[in-house]
Amino acid sequence: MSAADRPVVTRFAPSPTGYLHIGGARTALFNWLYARGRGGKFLLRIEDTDRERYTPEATTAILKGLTWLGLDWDGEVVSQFDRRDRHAEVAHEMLARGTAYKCFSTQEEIAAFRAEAEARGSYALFQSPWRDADPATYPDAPYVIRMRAPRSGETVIEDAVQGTVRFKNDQLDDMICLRSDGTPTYMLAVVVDDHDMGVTHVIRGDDHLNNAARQTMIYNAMDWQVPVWAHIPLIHGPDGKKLSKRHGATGIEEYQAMGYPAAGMRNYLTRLGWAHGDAEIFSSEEAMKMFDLLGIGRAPARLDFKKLENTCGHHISMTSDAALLHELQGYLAAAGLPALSEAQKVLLSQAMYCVKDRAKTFPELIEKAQFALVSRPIVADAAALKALDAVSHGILKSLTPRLQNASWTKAELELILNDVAAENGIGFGKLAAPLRAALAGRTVTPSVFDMMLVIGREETIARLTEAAA
RNA sequence: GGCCCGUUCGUCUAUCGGUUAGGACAUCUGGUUUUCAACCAGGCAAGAGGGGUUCGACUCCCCUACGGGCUGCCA
Repeated sequence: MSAADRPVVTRFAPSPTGYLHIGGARTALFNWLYARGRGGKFLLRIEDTDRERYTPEATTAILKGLTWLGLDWDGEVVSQFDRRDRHAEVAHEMLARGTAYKCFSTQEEIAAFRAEAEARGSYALFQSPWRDADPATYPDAPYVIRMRAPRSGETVIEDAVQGTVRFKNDQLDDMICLRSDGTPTYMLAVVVDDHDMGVTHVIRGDDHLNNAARQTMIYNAMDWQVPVWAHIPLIHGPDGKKLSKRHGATGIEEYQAMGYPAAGMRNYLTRLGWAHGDAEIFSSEEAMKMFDLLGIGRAPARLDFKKLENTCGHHISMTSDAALLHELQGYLAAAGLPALSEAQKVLLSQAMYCVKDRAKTFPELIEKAQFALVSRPIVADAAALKALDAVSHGILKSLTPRLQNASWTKAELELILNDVAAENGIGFGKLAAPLRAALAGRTVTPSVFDMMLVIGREETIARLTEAAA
């Protein structure tokens, strides 16, 4: 049974660098989608073998990022560092099998070898003199365990995204599996962990494509089943260059702080470098059904904030009012903004229906809902001030008594306002401007009827009266 | 230097030898409207370059250019 036929197990294996990179987030998303869409498992492993760089906070940041994105993993988070004994055990088993050997060459010797090769203008791979040495000649000195890699023939990778990729074995050296201090190298640790965790599909950045060949050698050395490889292209910045700090937001938490909804983020990231016909806007459930490895593109994709915003706009209008209110509070916290008061929560949920169709991000949503959140006195901006001239003062004054006894429905309000406009010989548009100014202190707002409905009769009359004074 | 990967509208992409090269975002024009957003109609816009193979190439092969990755006792 090949790896492709086993129940799907995918994994995301970031190294803890301090935050969840947007590219890593997409890799995690692809793994999650693939597993979830097939009733499989999605595992999480932290590649924390480099103790010099490791901090617990870095792991926390990754978990937080994944959680925010809604990517839930199965089982406990695996620490690669915690499994170092097992890695060493496998290295020694390779030794016993003869697929690895002890190498006593010092780092100085290796450096000298490279320097010499470079001086000759060549770039020869290091060839350990200990590969075929007689154990009787072993010195009493520290050693590393190296893979006894085949020197002829080729190693073939069947990649679900990149196709068949062939590597000449003489291009691959005897990689170190266990360091002289007994700790595993990345190359060994990944293979051992993926095997032990039962990973069937390795979906990761294509910066690992070359590594797949070396890792295949380790699988073979242990007679383990090679997983299905899927090396996906990295994400680039808007200028086509590798995404880096200078492009702005690289960490997923920055996107949360900018107010993008997680569902929109998932949708956008899924479509970035993957396609399924003309499907553009979809839920994660739909994405799980559609997602496959064949739809992944082979070229690096660029981040496009306009499209991100557009996608997020669709999702905000698709989300329920309650869910939006909840997620919006998470945004406020992430952005370091003051939390909503209980009264504001009520007002916001009442206003939600008329603002969510016109917002692409949470800050925009709040901005559009300002009319409901502010309290009197309403401060008018320059444009609003202009709309509130002497003539409109009079109209506003004549309007308030008629609102006093009106039934507070859109239909009746519409009737009254159109009436008033007609009486004053102006179009409704001309009346709407000062109404907006009085009600919201600005001229760009949701519909005047919606605003009146949301804030209620008393508040409406109070604001109109205040503005006309 | 060696090895490996990539290259369709400005951007994300569809096409899996035969299409007026399709969709989405962006942009432009018009319409609708109560401002904005939304919405509707329409426009602009693409196969890196050069060789092959083929009756026929965006699609298959080779070369070049450009971009990226690996080449660590980093991951």
